Amino acid sequence: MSTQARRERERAEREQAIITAARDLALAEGWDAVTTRRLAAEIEYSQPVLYSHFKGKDAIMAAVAVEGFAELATALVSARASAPDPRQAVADVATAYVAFAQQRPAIYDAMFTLAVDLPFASQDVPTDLARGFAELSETVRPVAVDDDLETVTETFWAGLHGLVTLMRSGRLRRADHDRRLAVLVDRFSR
Amino acid sequence: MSTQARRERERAEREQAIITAARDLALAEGWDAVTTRRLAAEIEYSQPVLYSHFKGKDAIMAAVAVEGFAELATALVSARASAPDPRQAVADVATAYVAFAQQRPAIYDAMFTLAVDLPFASQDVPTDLARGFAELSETVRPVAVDDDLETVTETFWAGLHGLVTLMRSGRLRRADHDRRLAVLVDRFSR
DNA sequence: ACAGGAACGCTAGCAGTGCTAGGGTTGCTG
DNA sequence: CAGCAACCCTAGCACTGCTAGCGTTCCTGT
Repeated sequence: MSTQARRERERAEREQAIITAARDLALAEGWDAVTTRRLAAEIEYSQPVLYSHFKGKDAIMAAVAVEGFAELATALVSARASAPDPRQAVADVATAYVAFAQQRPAIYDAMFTLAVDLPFASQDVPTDLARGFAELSETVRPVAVDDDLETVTETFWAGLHGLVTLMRSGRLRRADHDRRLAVLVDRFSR
Repeated sequence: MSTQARRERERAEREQAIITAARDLALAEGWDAVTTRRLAAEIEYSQPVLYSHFKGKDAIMAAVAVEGFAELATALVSARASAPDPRQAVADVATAYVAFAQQRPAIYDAMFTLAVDLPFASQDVPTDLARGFAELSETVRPVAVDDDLETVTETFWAGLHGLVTLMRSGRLRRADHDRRLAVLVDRFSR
């Protein structure tokens, strides 16, 4: 009974170690550097151990993405909470969103670019993703009275996501980043 | 002299065959299905021939992307030209952009999601990419009097790109696609 | 017309990928 | 303490992008 509890705990710790190793490696050297062999070496176990925790490499990336959704949601909540007024909240939340994506590009990729269908198969992703979306929604609510809230939120979100991804692929002039963000915020908070 | 001309022509034809094969295969089965071996089989040559035309698989994808930029630019030009008035032009160009991305998802990926840095190293990509961007710019110009034109264009483009990519990864409700597009157009053509 | 040479495309193979089958070794259980 | 079950590792598969080296073919200059 007690030994079984310890085993389960150790197993959970090892699973977390895998996720953390994948996350750190991806942040440091990009997802291409995250191979199952390197991951196994990092946690000091053999490759097949990974597959006793996750269905495959995609599932590991999905797990990293799940953590990312939670982090993003928290960042958005904090940004809105500390904003002086609803209009400024839109700008602050937008800045927080973009900052998250720029500081953790690999994780943002796992969340939105890669691992397309896996997250939605899982159960807890919708929770944290919904938390983030809800926060965006509440931020936009005061300034989007005429249009449907969910639709406006989705469109605003798409604007942020587009700025982030086009920036990252070098399609936009790096210097004018703040001005573009200001334009987006302005168009959605008039 | 003549035989050399024929050889160069045949070589150019084979190069185009590689690009076309990659494009068709990517459209039909996605980029994962585009392997150098399958590509070689498709053009009825051996693998190493590919490397006498392109530096690697990435370069082949980049070549497909280049064709994509030209197509997209043409589609946008046509959409704007047939619009009755400047305000409707914004909506029509936006629709054309999204339609292009949805009808050729693999090519859109090659243009914007994958092959991050390669296109900009080449010479002719900026040309066709700039054509498309200029068309977007001219479309937005009449309705963006107060803000800096290039900044507004980039931001509008980011909105379109975000809608396309989030849609494709299943993050947005498929049904409300037109409403989101309408919101975006409205916010940028007031 | 013919020998010499160079361009050309093939076969075979390398290092690395994600993933899996099978067997031992370990450590818990009755 | 014997027996069993859980566990994890070694070895290997099929596949990837890419390359070295050879053999053939075809054009060239005499």
